[in-house]
Amino acid sequence: MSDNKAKTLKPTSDAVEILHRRLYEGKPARLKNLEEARANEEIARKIQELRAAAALTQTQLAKLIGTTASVICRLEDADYEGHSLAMLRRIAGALNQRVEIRFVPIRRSA
Amino acid sequence: MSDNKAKTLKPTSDAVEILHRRLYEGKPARLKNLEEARANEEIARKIQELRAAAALTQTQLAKLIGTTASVICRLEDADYEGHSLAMLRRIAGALNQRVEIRFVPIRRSA
DNA sequence: CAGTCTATTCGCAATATTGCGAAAACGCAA
DNA sequence: TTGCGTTTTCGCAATATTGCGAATAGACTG
Repeated sequence: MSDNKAKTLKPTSDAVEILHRRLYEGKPARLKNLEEARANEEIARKIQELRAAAALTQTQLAKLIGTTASVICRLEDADYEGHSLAMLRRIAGALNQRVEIRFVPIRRSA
Repeated sequence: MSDNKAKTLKPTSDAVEILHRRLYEGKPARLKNLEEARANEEIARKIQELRAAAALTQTQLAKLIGTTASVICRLEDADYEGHSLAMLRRIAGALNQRVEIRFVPIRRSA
Protein backbone atom coordinates (compact mmCIF):
# COMPACT_ATOMS: atom_id res chain seq x y z
CA MET A 1 0.00 0.00 0.00
CA SER A 2 2.56 2.49 1.08
CA ASP A 3 5.88 1.50 -0.46
CA ASN A 4 4.85 2.16 -4.02
CA LYS A 5 8.02 0.84 -5.57
CA ALA A 6 10.81 -1.52 -4.51
CA LYS A 7 8.69 -4.61 -4.44
CA THR A 8 11.76 -6.85 -4.35
CA LEU A 9 10.48 -10.34 -3.91
CA LYS A 10 11.98 -11.78 -0.74
CA PRO A 11 15.74 -11.99 -1.34
CA THR A 12 17.52 -15.33 -1.15
CA SER A 13 19.28 -14.83 2.18
CA ASP A 14 20.01 -11.47 3.73
CA ALA A 15 21.38 -9.97 0.58
CA VAL A 16 19.77 -6.74 1.58
CA GLU A 17 21.98 -6.41 4.58
CA ILE A 18 25.05 -7.36 2.61
CA LEU A 19 24.20 -4.71 0.07
CA HIS A 20 23.66 -2.27 2.87
CA ARG A 21 27.10 -2.94 4.28
CA ARG A 22 28.72 -2.65 0.89
CA LEU A 23 27.09 0.66 0.10
CA TYR A 24 26.88 2.53 3.35
CA GLU A 25 29.66 1.29 5.61
CA GLY A 26 31.68 4.25 6.78
CA LYS A 27 29.96 6.72 4.48
CA PRO A 28 28.20 9.33 6.61
CA ALA A 29 26.78 11.23 3.68
CA ARG A 30 25.01 8.21 2.32
CA LEU A 31 24.02 7.13 5.77
CA LYS A 32 22.39 10.46 6.38
CA ASN A 33 20.36 10.11 3.22
CA LEU A 34 19.37 6.66 4.29
CA GLU A 35 18.24 7.92 7.65
CA GLU A 36 16.17 10.64 6.04
CA ALA A 37 14.61 8.17 3.69
CA ARG A 38 13.67 5.99 6.63
CA ALA A 39 12.23 8.95 8.49
CA ASN A 40 10.12 9.91 5.49
CA GLU A 41 8.95 6.37 5.12
CA GLU A 42 7.91 6.37 8.74
CA ILE A 43 5.97 9.58 8.39
CA ALA A 44 4.19 8.29 5.33
CA ARG A 45 3.25 5.09 7.11
CA LYS A 46 2.10 6.98 10.19
CA ILE A 47 -0.22 9.19 8.18
CA GLN A 48 -1.67 6.17 6.46
CA GLU A 49 -2.13 4.43 9.81
CA LEU A 50 -3.85 7.40 11.39
CA ARG A 51 -6.17 7.75 8.43
CA ALA A 52 -6.99 4.07 8.49
CA ALA A 53 -7.57 4.16 12.23
CA ALA A 54 -10.06 6.97 11.66
CA ALA A 55 -11.71 4.87 8.96
CA LEU A 56 -11.34 7.57 6.33
CA THR A 57 -10.63 7.33 2.62
CA GLN A 58 -7.99 9.59 1.12
CA THR A 59 -10.76 11.67 -0.38
CA GLN A 60 -12.48 12.08 2.96
CA LEU A 61 -9.33 13.09 4.78
CA ALA A 62 -8.47 15.42 1.93
CA LYS A 63 -11.78 17.23 2.32
CA LEU A 64 -11.28 17.49 6.06
CA ILE A 65 -8.08 19.46 5.55
CA GLY A 66 -9.23 21.28 2.45
CA THR A 67 -7.30 19.56 -0.29
CA THR A 68 -7.61 16.66 -2.73
CA ALA A 69 -7.00 12.95 -2.65
CA SER A 70 -3.93 13.11 -4.83
CA VAL A 71 -2.24 15.24 -2.22
CA ILE A 72 -2.96 12.70 0.51
CA CYS A 73 -1.73 9.93 -1.71
CA ARG A 74 1.50 11.81 -2.25
CA LEU A 75 1.95 12.19 1.49
CA GLU A 76 1.46 8.49 2.03
CA ASP A 77 4.00 7.60 -0.62
CA ALA A 78 7.03 6.18 1.21
CA ASP A 79 9.35 7.81 -1.31
CA TYR A 80 7.96 11.30 -0.87
CA GLU A 81 10.57 13.67 0.52
CA GLY A 82 8.60 16.88 0.77
CA HIS A 83 6.92 16.50 4.12
CA SER A 84 6.38 19.80 5.88
CA LEU A 85 5.41 20.67 9.38
CA ALA A 86 2.50 22.69 8.10
CA MET A 87 0.99 19.71 6.32
CA LEU A 88 1.64 17.30 9.17
CA ARG A 89 -0.15 19.66 11.48
CA ARG A 90 -3.15 19.92 9.20
CA ILE A 91 -3.42 16.15 9.08
CA ALA A 92 -2.93 15.82 12.81
CA GLY A 93 -5.49 18.52 13.51
CA ALA A 94 -8.14 16.81 11.41
CA LEU A 95 -7.51 13.58 13.28
CA ASN A 96 -7.49 15.10 16.76
CA GLN A 97 -3.80 14.76 17.21
CA ARG A 98 -0.96 17.16 17.55
CA VAL A 99 2.53 16.99 16.10
CA GLU A 100 5.27 16.71 18.65
CA ILE A 101 8.81 17.51 17.61
CA ARG A 102 11.86 16.56 19.54
CA PHE A 103 15.56 16.85 18.96
CA VAL A 104 17.24 13.73 20.24
CA PRO A 105 21.00 13.31 20.51
CA ILE A 106 22.43 10.84 18.08
CA ARG A 107 25.08 8.34 19.04
CA ARG A 108 27.95 8.66 16.62
CA SER A 109 29.54 5.24 16.74
CA ALA A 110 30.08 2.15 14.63
CA MET B 1 16.71 36.94 22.85
CA SER B 2 14.12 34.80 21.19
CA ASP B 3 10.76 36.54 21.62
CA ASN B 4 11.58 39.53 19.52
CA LYS B 5 8.38 41.37 20.29
CA ALA B 6 5.73 41.26 23.01
CA LYS B 7 7.95 42.44 25.81
CA THR B 8 5.00 43.17 28.08
CA LEU B 9 6.41 44.23 31.40
CA LYS B 10 5.12 41.89 34.07
CA PRO B 11 1.34 42.42 34.30
CA THR B 12 -0.29 43.57 37.53
CA SER B 13 -1.87 40.28 38.51
CA ASP B 14 -2.73 37.50 36.09
CA ALA B 15 -4.20 39.80 33.52
CA VAL B 16 -2.69 37.61 30.89
CA GLU B 17 -4.81 34.68 31.87
CA ILE B 18 -7.92 36.83 32.08
CA LEU B 19 -7.22 38.11 28.60
CA HIS B 20 -6.67 34.58 27.43
CA ARG B 21 -10.03 33.50 28.74
CA ARG B 22 -11.78 36.45 27.20
CA LEU B 23 -10.29 35.87 23.78
CA TYR B 24 -10.06 32.15 23.38
CA GLU B 25 -12.70 30.52 25.53
CA GLY B 26 -14.75 28.18 23.40
CA LYS B 27 -13.19 29.27 20.17
CA PRO B 28 -11.42 26.28 18.63
CA ALA B 29 -10.17 28.18 15.60
CA ARG B 30 -8.38 30.73 17.70
CA LEU B 31 -7.20 28.06 20.07
CA LYS B 32 -5.67 26.15 17.23
CA ASN B 33 -3.78 29.20 16.10
CA LEU B 34 -2.62 29.73 19.62
CA GLU B 35 -1.38 26.19 19.85
CA GLU B 36 0.51 26.53 16.61
CA ALA B 37 2.03 29.77 17.75
CA ARG B 38 3.18 28.09 20.94
CA ALA B 39 4.61 25.17 19.00
CA ASN B 40 6.55 27.52 16.74
CA GLU B 41 7.80 29.42 19.72
CA GLU B 42 9.00 26.19 21.23
CA ILE B 43 10.85 25.17 18.09
CA ALA B 44 12.51 28.55 17.87
CA ARG B 45 13.60 28.34 21.47
CA LYS B 46 14.85 24.80 21.03
CA ILE B 47 17.02 25.74 18.08
CA GLN B 48 18.44 28.63 20.00
CA GLU B 49 19.12 26.38 22.99
CA LEU B 50 20.83 23.73 20.92
CA ARG B 51 23.00 26.31 19.22
CA ALA B 52 23.92 27.88 22.53
CA ALA B 53 24.68 24.50 24.03
CA ALA B 54 27.05 23.85 21.15
CA ALA B 55 28.63 27.25 21.79
CA LEU B 56 28.06 28.44 18.26
CA THR B 57 27.19 31.86 16.90
CA GLN B 58 24.43 32.15 14.34
CA THR B 59 27.06 32.71 11.70
CA GLN B 60 28.93 29.58 12.69
CA LEU B 61 25.86 27.39 12.70
CA ALA B 62 24.80 28.93 9.41
CA LYS B 63 28.07 27.91 7.80
CA LEU B 64 27.74 24.40 9.20
CA ILE B 65 24.48 23.90 7.35
CA GLY B 66 25.44 25.96 4.33
CA THR B 67 23.42 29.12 4.78
CA THR B 68 23.69 32.55 6.35
CA ALA B 69 23.17 34.07 9.76
CA SER B 70 20.01 35.88 8.79
CA VAL B 71 18.40 32.54 8.07
CA ILE B 72 19.31 31.21 11.50
CA CYS B 73 18.02 34.37 13.08
CA ARG B 74 14.73 33.94 11.31
CA LEU B 75 14.45 30.39 12.59
CA GLU B 76 15.06 31.52 16.15
CA ASP B 77 12.42 34.21 15.92
CA ALA B 78 9.53 33.07 18.10
CA ASP B 79 7.06 34.58 15.65
CA TYR B 80 8.36 32.70 12.64
CA GLU B 81 5.77 30.34 11.22
CA GLY B 82 7.65 28.80 8.34
CA HIS B 83 9.50 25.99 10.05
CA SER B 84 10.04 23.00 7.80
CA LEU B 85 11.14 19.50 8.49
CA ALA B 86 13.94 19.87 5.98
CA MET B 87 15.44 22.81 7.84
CA LEU B 88 14.99 21.28 11.28
CA ARG B 89 16.83 18.22 10.06
CA ARG B 90 19.69 20.26 8.72
CA ILE B 91 20.06 22.01 12.06
CA ALA B 92 19.76 18.77 13.96
CA GLY B 93 22.29 17.07 11.73
CA ALA B 94 24.87 19.78 12.26
CA LEU B 95 24.40 19.44 16.00
CA ASN B 96 24.51 15.66 16.12
CA GLN B 97 20.86 15.29 16.80
CA ARG B 98 17.98 13.86 14.90
CA VAL B 99 14.43 15.13 14.58
CA GLU B 100 11.81 12.88 16.06
CA ILE B 101 8.21 13.39 15.03
CA ARG B 102 5.26 11.99 16.86
CA PHE B 103 1.54 12.28 16.50
CA VAL B 104 0.01 12.43 19.92
CA PRO B 105 -3.74 12.29 20.62
CA ILE B 106 -5.16 15.54 21.84
CA ARG B 107 -7.60 15.80 24.69
CA ARG B 108 -10.62 17.67 23.45
CA SER B 109 -12.08 19.05 26.65
CA ALA B 110 -12.58 22.32 28.51
C1' DC C 1 -17.83 -9.00 -17.91
C1' DA C 2 -19.39 -3.99 -16.33
C1' DG C 3 -19.81 -0.89 -12.47
C1' DT C 4 -18.14 1.38 -8.40
C1' DC C 5 -15.08 3.00 -5.07
C1' DT C 6 -10.36 3.75 -3.87
C1' DA C 7 -5.71 4.64 -4.73
C1' DT C 8 -1.93 6.20 -7.67
C1' DT C 9 0.56 8.97 -11.09
C1' DC C 10 1.37 13.00 -13.93
C1' DG C 11 1.77 17.95 -15.18
C1' DC C 12 1.58 22.57 -14.20
C1' DA C 13 0.07 26.79 -11.61
C1' DA C 14 -0.04 28.85 -7.01
C1' DT C 15 1.87 29.47 -2.63
C1' DA C 16 5.49 28.95 0.90
C1' DT C 17 10.17 28.55 2.32
C1' DT C 18 15.02 29.36 1.68
C1' DG C 19 19.24 31.93 0.01
C1' DC C 20 21.58 35.85 0.56
C1' DG C 21 23.40 40.48 0.83
C1' DA C 22 23.07 44.94 3.05
C1' DA C 23 22.01 47.88 6.70
C1' DA C 24 20.78 48.77 11.33
C1' DA C 25 20.59 47.58 16.25
C1' DC C 26 22.56 45.51 20.19
C1' DG C 27 26.06 44.24 23.88
C1' DC C 28 30.30 44.58 25.65
C1' DA C 29 34.94 45.96 26.53
C1' DA C 30 38.84 49.20 25.80
C1' DT D 1 32.93 57.59 23.18
C1' DT D 2 34.80 54.00 19.47
C1' DG D 3 35.44 49.42 17.84
C1' DC D 4 34.14 44.74 17.17
C1' DG D 5 31.38 40.72 17.02
C1' DT D 6 26.76 39.24 17.09
C1' DT D 7 22.01 39.55 16.17
C1' DT D 8 18.01 41.43 13.82
C1' DT D 9 15.38 43.26 9.95
C1' DC D 10 14.34 43.95 5.15
C1' DG D 11 13.81 42.91 0.17
C1' DC D 12 13.83 40.02 -3.59
C1' DA D 13 15.36 35.91 -6.35
C1' DA D 14 15.63 30.88 -6.21
C1' DT D 15 13.90 26.62 -4.78
C1' DA D 16 10.44 23.58 -2.60
C1' DT D 17 5.83 22.35 -1.44
C1' DT D 18 0.96 22.44 -2.25
C1' DG D 19 -3.40 22.68 -5.09
C1' DC D 20 -5.84 20.43 -8.29
C1' DG D 21 -7.76 18.17 -12.31
C1' DA D 22 -7.49 14.23 -15.34
C1' DA D 23 -6.18 9.81 -16.51
C1' DT D 24 -4.87 5.17 -15.09
C1' DA D 25 -4.66 1.15 -12.08
C1' DG D 26 -6.50 -2.04 -8.41
C1' DA D 27 -9.81 -4.27 -5.65
C1' DC D 28 -14.18 -5.82 -4.98
C1' DT D 29 -19.15 -6.98 -6.03
C1' DG D 30 -23.02 -8.32 -8.78
